[in-house]
Amino acid sequence: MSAQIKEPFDRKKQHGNKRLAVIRAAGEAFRRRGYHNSSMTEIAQTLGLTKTALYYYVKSKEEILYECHIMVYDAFDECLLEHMAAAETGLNELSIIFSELVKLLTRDGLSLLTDVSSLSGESQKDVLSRRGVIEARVTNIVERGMADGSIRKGDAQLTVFFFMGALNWLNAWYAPEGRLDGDMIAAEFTAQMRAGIAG
Amino acid sequence: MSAQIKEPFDRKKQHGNKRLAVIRAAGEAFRRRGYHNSSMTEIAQTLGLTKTALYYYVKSKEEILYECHIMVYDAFDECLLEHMAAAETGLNELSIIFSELVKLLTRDGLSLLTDVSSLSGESQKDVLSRRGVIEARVTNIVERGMADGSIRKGDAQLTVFFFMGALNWLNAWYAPEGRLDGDMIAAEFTAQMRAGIAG
DNA sequence: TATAAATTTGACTCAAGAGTCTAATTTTTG
DNA sequence: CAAAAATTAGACTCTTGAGTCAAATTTATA
Repeated sequence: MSAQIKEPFDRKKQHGNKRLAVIRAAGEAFRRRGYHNSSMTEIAQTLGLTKTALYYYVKSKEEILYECHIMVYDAFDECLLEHMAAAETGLNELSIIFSELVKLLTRDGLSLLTDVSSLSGESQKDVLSRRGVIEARVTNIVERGMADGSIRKGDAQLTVFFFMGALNWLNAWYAPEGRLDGDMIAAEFTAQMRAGIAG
Repeated sequence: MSAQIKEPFDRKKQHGNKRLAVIRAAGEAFRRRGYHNSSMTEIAQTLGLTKTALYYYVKSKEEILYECHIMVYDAFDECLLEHMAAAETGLNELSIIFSELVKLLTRDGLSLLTDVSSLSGESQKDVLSRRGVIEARVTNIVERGMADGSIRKGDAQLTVFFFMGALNWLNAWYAPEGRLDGDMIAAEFTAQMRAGIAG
């Protein structure tokens, strides 16, 4: 009887999990070789599947790209919500958040993709708007820091662009098996970001 | 008689100029919509030409992408050569160079593309090696700065990755007609970079 | 003006890859 | 076990866009 409820739930859950695995694998491929240099067939093979199987989990290749973007921004949002207003000064708040974001991006294959142009219409608008909202929130923190004196005065947006570049550039060089591990990168990056803007 | 020498020279020169215009226009398209979202036909139309005309100037689309990359790195090299060892401390030298690089990237449509994966074999190796050499040179300057005490000690490569991100991210947001002009960006970015690493 | 070189065009070929169809197989549930 | 749902596979279609070709036109040179 509990089965009547649990079973279909488990099915959906499994389906969801597999779908997630597909998106993850695709995201990793996109990050390494780029969206257009990764074919659905190749992505499927990575997972030991055939192309058609992929289409059982996703509607289109573009949907995968969309989900990849959204997934990261969801994680970003969560991170912001969790760590916002946890510190006294704007500078401290920003430091915590920045550090967490670096850790996020060096963990479990979440990566900030840059190919937004390959999304069409609504999706593209969506993603850009999500990015915009996040940037705006971060910019607010910076402005708060400028107000409370913890951050040197200047163009807040420009300040944000600078260190957001560091996050986005991570994709280009970071290798999970490389010399530098996530925590170390987070620590050094945060120190550099902090010193760069401290008031 | 002087014509016998000048004429063919002028022809080649004109051909070269047009070729350059093609690469510039394509580079701009690549920067805005990405390599794979820019068709040769569209690029040609931008210049008021037809596709075949393009192939009179370049061998292939990939060659254009290659040239775009090389062109920027040539400019980078020139910038490095011109401004290296012009300052006493590593920090000062780096500041000058960084500022010049920002100005370079906000000038005449030179932009740092990220799509290296769409280059095949040799070209890709070439471009990555060029990038590597430049990064290595910058890293050397940072190490010199760490040695002379002008730059805070730490992992030099990581330090470089951080602010190189700012340069690469420029493409994503910089708009020539926007609120922020090149000189202003260069000034603020350099200040932020400098404060971030000063010893 | 005549010949050769430079430059352009529109119509074509061709390959890659996204997405679909049909049918087979496996798993779940009553 | 039987019926329904979930999942997979291989062969197919169709579009997009890179690159080519043969011929036309323009420009330079003798």
